[in-house]
Amino acid sequence: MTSLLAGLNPAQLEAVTLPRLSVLILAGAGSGKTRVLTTRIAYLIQSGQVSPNGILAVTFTNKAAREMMVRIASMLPINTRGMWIGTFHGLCHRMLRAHYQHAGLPQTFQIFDVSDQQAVIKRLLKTLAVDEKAYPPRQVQWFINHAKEEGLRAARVEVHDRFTQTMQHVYDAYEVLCRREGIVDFAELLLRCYELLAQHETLRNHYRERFSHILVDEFQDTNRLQYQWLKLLAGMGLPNPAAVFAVGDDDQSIYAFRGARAGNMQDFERDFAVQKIIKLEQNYRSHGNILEAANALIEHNRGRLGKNLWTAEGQGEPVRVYNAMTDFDEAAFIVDEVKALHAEGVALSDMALLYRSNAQSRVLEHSLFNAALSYRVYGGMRFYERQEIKHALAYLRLIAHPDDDQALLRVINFPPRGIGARSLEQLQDASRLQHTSLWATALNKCGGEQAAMAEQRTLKKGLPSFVSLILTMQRACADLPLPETIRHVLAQSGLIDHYQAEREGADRLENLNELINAATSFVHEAEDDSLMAFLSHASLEGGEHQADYHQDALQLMTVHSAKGLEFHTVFLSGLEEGLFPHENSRNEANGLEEERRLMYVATTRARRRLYLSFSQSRMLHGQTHYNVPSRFINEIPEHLLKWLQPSSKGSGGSFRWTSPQGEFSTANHLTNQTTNHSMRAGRTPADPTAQPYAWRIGQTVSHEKFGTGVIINYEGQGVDMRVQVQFSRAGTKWLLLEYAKLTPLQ
DNA sequence: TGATGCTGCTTTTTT
DNA sequence: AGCAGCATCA
Repeated sequence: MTSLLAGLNPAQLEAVTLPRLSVLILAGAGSGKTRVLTTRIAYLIQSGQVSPNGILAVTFTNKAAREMMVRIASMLPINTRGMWIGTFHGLCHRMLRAHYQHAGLPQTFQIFDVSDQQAVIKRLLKTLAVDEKAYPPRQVQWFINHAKEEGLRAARVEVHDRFTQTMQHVYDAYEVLCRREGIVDFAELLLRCYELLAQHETLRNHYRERFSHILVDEFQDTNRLQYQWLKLLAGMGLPNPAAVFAVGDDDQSIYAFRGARAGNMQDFERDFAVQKIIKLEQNYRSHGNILEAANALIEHNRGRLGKNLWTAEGQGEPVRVYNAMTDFDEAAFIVDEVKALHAEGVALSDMALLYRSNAQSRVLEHSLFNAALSYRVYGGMRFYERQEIKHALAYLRLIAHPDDDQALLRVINFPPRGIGARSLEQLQDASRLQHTSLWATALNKCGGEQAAMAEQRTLKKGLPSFVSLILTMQRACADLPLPETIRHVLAQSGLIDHYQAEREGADRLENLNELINAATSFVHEAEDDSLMAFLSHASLEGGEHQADYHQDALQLMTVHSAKGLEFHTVFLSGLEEGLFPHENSRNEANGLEEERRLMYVATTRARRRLYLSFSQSRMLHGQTHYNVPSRFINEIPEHLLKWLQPSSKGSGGSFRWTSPQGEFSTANHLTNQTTNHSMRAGRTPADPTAQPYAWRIGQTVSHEKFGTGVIINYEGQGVDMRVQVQFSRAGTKWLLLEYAKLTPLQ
């Protein structure tokens, strides 16, 4: 026991050893959150308060769940495999499989990922003759998922107008279709499980009694439905509720856009009669200056639960700020610094380039490539999302559950076997009339004679050959182990032949091989090694983003995907108004605060060194934008920053300016600025709407005599300040701001 | 059925 | 600018 608790700080120790009550743990970035969570579980088990069966721990990502299992296994001599540790979706899935009858699902129900769902919706819109222009599939998908996350079935959706009426109609039809085809989408996993517990008292009581301790990671990311699910499972308000150990950080809530409600933390406090809130504020990750910067920044947000990170270590280095001329220039700067740090011994993989939006990676990648620095970009296509894998899985799905129309449509003519649009349409019409699945219809159509002929290879093409193919596969694979099944399917379906014939099919073939490997390790690791289980696994776990992560490579990713990670050095690029905070966040409720939390997350990723950079101009959507530095830079106290001057060496010819100012004003104009931060060195005003007085590079202006133009440079201070303006008609002029009577436009 | 060209979109993302 | 998805043509 002592060894388990050794090395915990007082707050951590208190959290780990709390009595059996619901508590809220406010765990700051880098405060040892996962350690507390796992040690708590180990402590509860080791002290005999609960058996491993009595614990349910829920996370958001498979990665987090896996890490939790590994760490618990390292602390206790128990097998964590059977424990209820998993993602919301994974645990719900487990319950639904166990009680599929009560949940009203076929035993072979399939899980659809986002792209499957999208395809189903498109198909549906076509059958319902709904205009895809007026009702974009994406939006329909959002509507349905959003409704489900609010716990609303189609019948209970509020209808205000024609639009919502159609949406509701589509949602309703979607539900019918899913029921008929035995499809469960991600949101459905949660909603169906919630309903299962809500409607079956015996089951509910069973789980209530079983799980005396429920632990929730990243509580600030829970949505309404997840919160309700937890309440139900914990038996809140009943005589003997489970103790819920909720760990979260309201300052790191960055997923409101997808339904996360940080407000669940406050609700939790009230609903679960929380008597104890423990704050984990000691940070074991970053040096002082970085933490101070993060603290100062997040203080600009309102309604926080309140938390201040501190470290027992030193102040460390100042936060470096770089003002680039162009996005190109910014990338060049980062490359130089990365090279220097790498030469000093910092591993490339211990450095990260973070950005707000994926589009920004292009320029960075370009420069890194030219500099021959190896890098890895996170995000993008995942393993089980690749088309060749999806095709293979569709065949496997048909073996397990042939009534899966979506799977059938995907591969009925892939590889091409002469089933064109017309025969497909015939099939679909027939299936609609008979109210049966496409497979049943097809089977009906080519029963007996034709299929027999096809099986004897008399028919090499057309529907009968497809039907016989699937039938043969089903028979052949009945007794094969999973990897062999896949090998068989890949060969018999013609996928291998098809990609072999394709000029650039080598990668795809490799991935298909990888699928067999994945199945092999799945069979070794999973309790249930059936085909069904493997298909669920593939849906619930998208697989790695990219392979070869052993290589020492620089890490490129969005700030969102950096959450939970840490690096020796972090480069945060594109710190410009409109980009970070993002333009679109202006129209969103509390959008700016979420952006600030995002910035907070980014800042707290760095252990030793943090770079913030912004650029005067940037290519975006094919157009050059002139942006003002992000207000977030201003929100960090000056004494923590070190402004780096652009060097004049290198990149010959490109002109750079010597002042670290992104925006400039004449002295008397500066007095209009409101916050003290914006006064210093004439940097960005905190409020960019104070435009009339705050000139900037890229500003469109109008002049009495010369017409309209754009400010492209400036020099001097106060009354001597001159700006260079490029007029559309009159050419380029230097003008004294004091006398020129320029009017800002836009 | 495949190749080619056009249109439209473009914050963030896990399951 | 760059890309994906779609429609049209050979």
